[in-house]
Amino acid sequence: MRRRRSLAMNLDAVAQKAGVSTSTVSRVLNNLEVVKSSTRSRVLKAAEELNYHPNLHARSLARGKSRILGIIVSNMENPFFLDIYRTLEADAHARGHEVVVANTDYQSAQLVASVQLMLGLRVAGLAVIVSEMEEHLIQTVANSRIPAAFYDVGTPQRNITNIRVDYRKGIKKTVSYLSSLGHRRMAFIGHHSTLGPISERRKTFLESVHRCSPAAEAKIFTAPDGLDGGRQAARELIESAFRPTAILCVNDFMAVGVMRELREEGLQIPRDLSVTGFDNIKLAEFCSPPLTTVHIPREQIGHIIFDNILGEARDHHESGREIVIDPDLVVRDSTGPAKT
Amino acid sequence: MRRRRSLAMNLDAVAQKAGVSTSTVSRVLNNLEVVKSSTRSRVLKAAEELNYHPNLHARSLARGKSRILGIIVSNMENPFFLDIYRTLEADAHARGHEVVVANTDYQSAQLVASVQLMLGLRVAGLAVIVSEMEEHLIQTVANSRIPAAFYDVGTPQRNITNIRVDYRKGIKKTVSYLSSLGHRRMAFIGHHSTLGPISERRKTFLESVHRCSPAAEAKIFTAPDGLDGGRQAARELIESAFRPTAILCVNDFMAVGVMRELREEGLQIPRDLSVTGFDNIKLAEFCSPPLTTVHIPREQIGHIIFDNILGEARDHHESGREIVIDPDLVVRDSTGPAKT
DNA sequence: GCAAATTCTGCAAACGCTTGCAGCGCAGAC
DNA sequence: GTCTGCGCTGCAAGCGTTTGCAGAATTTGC
Repeated sequence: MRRRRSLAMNLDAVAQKAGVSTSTVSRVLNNLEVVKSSTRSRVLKAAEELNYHPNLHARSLARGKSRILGIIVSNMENPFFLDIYRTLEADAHARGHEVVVANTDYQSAQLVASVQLMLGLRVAGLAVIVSEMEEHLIQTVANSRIPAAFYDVGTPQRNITNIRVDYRKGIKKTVSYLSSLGHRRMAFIGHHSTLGPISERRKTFLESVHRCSPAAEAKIFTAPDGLDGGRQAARELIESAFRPTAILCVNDFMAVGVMRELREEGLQIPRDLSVTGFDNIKLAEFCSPPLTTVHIPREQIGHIIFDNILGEARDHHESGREIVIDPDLVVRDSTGPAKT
Repeated sequence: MRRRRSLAMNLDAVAQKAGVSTSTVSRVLNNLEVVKSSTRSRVLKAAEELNYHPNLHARSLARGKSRILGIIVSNMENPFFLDIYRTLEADAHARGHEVVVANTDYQSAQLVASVQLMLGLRVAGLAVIVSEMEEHLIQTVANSRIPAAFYDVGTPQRNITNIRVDYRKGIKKTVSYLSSLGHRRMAFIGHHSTLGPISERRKTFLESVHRCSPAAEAKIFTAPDGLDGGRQAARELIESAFRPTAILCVNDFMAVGVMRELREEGLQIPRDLSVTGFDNIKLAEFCSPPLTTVHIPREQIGHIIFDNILGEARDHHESGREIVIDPDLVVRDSTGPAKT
């Protein structure tokens, strides 16, 4: 069957031009040090002149594996993800891997598509950093036998490593710190992910408040993730009857939105109201006032993930394992004594 | 030559299990409506049970083309890029394309690698959003015949569309606005990209200042891109002998860093000092005080790029073209009359 | 100067998929 | 009963690489 000859250059063209076989060209391009150097340079010259770029699809097909690290995140916009992503990318490049990212935008259809894509690409390793994931999908990844790491979702098994942050502790530390400042009415602002870690944070929040001071009041507000969402939640809070002296936000990004709205309302932070975030993104340090938040070591998490799927840790233990991270409270200027 | 049989499922396995040929399986999976429905469901069942995922490398190899949209950006961290990226991604998904992003981190070696990757992947279209690019590399892309769009770099040619923002106008608008507020000593804070658009902004800045008020003083400071860089540049500025009444920043991100440092120094914005940004990222509206900046319509840019490489615009004119965007000044609260 | 050892190079199969073409089975027409 | 037509399915080539193996070219040893 004769198909139209692709315009794109291929090994044959280079081989012909250099007067050698495709195998030789292949060996030159893969730096196999068995080719005579005169041949070698002839081939390189030909490749150069023809503007040849190896077809990576053909290559990974022939090799039977790729050197691609797949990353799935639910919201690239959030610097939290971005930081993990950057570490991962740096590690990957350092070890000669390519990186492919897929963004799910919190939509489960997109998550399915992303997983399909990664499995279809036969990635060498997969990092999944999303806020929720159906058990079924997790199993799909597990069955694929591709070394994977999940952040805050699922449970460890054969090829899957799990990284969890102990939100409970983070929230507890925050609440007890606020408590010690005299706060007795606190609000929690979360976003619309109802499953997984987020809801854990909410639940823990309520428990912690009640434990620290049984008489304290607590209430939860919800809005979409992001700056706008934070603002919107603050709006709702202001319009509600609840008058907290402190607001805990599910992440720093939302906290910035919250502070913006409070400022607009003429409220001073922390004089009138304390605000805390979660994650300790760079911005937390740069906003006004600098945000008290819970530090999550994103670089460390990135390294751990890489090590467990493509790095050295992978070699030591074949079966997946769980790694729990213990976060710390970072006190800055957005929190102060409760207004009496 | 017998190679180790891959663990991964393939068409053959599914075909065997369903008792049909691989061609039939392929047709089912590609939704070619020629397969008898009883066969069809048998195949689907088999694929499901075997947890089969088509090998995308083999697929694009066989098809001779991919449906991948490649995107290269120099700094994912900057919301400016992120916004374009998101629009592009949405458009791509809407038309059934996959997306692959590569991040260059402002490093030219990474840029080369990214271009190699994209060409190797035989992407269907390529969007390049970086702050500088060697002519040689641009030619490589041009020679590849892959429909591409460059943002703010290079010149249009056969398969390449060019999108430019008229920085000159943006800067002029900003400077003349500040001038009208009485500012006569202005500083410009840029980052380390010395070529291309950035340096255009710097040059234009100097020209504009001198045109608006010939007696005015202008000075330029430089630091790495990002929040920290802004802060660092502000630090230098403060320590220098130059005492501007207004600071223009090359982008909003750096402006936020600048404002942070000024605040720390006890300076009030805009009472003591006016600050402007560039891009009008979301954050500009949420920082304190909200930032006066130049709006660049990133969604529009994203759509234009997509249309020109994979969308309808592509069909109309085969040769590349140049599109210039005219930015507008957005006045918020970070600017005010010059301190006398 | 010749055989043996050592480089180097080419052949051809395999990777997993798509797809033009041919062929099978079966319905209806004659 | 034969023929035509049609709906489905299978065959096999081809996409651009990699790579084990064997053979060609070159060097070495004596």
